[in-house]
Amino acid sequence: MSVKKQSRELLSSTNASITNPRLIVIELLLQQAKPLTIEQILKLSKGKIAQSTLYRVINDLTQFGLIVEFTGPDNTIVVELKTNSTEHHHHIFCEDCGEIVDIELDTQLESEIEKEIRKLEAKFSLSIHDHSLELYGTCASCSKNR
Amino acid sequence: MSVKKQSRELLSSTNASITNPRLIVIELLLQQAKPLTIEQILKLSKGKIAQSTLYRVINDLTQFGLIVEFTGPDNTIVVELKTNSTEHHHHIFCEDCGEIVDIELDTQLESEIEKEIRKLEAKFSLSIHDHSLELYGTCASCSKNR
DNA sequence: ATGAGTGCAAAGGCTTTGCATTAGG
DNA sequence: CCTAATGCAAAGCCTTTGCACTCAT
Repeated sequence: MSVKKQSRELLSSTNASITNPRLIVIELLLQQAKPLTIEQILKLSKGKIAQSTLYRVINDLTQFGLIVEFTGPDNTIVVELKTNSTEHHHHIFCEDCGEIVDIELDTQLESEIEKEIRKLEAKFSLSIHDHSLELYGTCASCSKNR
Repeated sequence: MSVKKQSRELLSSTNASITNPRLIVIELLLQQAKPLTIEQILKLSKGKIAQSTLYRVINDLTQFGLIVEFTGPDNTIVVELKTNSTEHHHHIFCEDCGEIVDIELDTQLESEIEKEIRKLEAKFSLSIHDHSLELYGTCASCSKNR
């Protein structure tokens, strides 16, 4: 299915109005298939979205449950499509080019982490709702270009 | 040993000049024994450090290798003392009160994570220099006060 | 038609910078 | 002493907000 159509469907699945800025953001996330920063989205959308609108769209899409927001290193807002497949978002941040890559952890490790979290909850009587493993390093292409 | 003395020793161990703002920041981190945000440090230092100085001090101490900086949720700069004991900093962020707590992971889990990282490096031919597991939830005291 | 969504420009908050002053070694 | 570090105020970013206009339904 085309990215345009897919984007429209995702947006339709919520009760939100279907507007261009919203479609564009989802399209970009689908096309790029990786988390994007505000800056990247603005660049990629080449003037088709006003900055202020972008911030509002990101807010809206987050509320609609279509994307998730998080903070990258150097305090940048990063957004990515919320896929039902992976509930936890783990990322690799390239320290050279700033690219962010999604990773899926080995299921066994994931459950080890879950187990440890349950232990921590019991030990300190707190409750953990979410977790994220973040890796910092050099991505494949930057490693090559050295 | 007193916090004041300990702070002075830490700073002396680098070749940096020993100034009041620097000492105060280290003292606070020692006293509080947990990561602190800029805001918290400013509050705790009650006007004894100018904001601009604090940013510079944090930068300096990071360069001297005495503290590490990272970004909390809601884009806040957080700093914590760099202890030789734990090379990886894992944290729990309380979604209610904003408190940040340091946690140490089970060594076995830590080595599982390491193993997985080595696998990822091989699989995608990239290199990971650091990692951090971040937990989001409700801290003990906030859980209680509900 | 009418309220939600948008764009522009201005305001806001946090962080950095310039410069004169202070203080550390 | 003499340079590094500090404090203050101004400048710079990124993000949010106000308001008039446009567009989706």
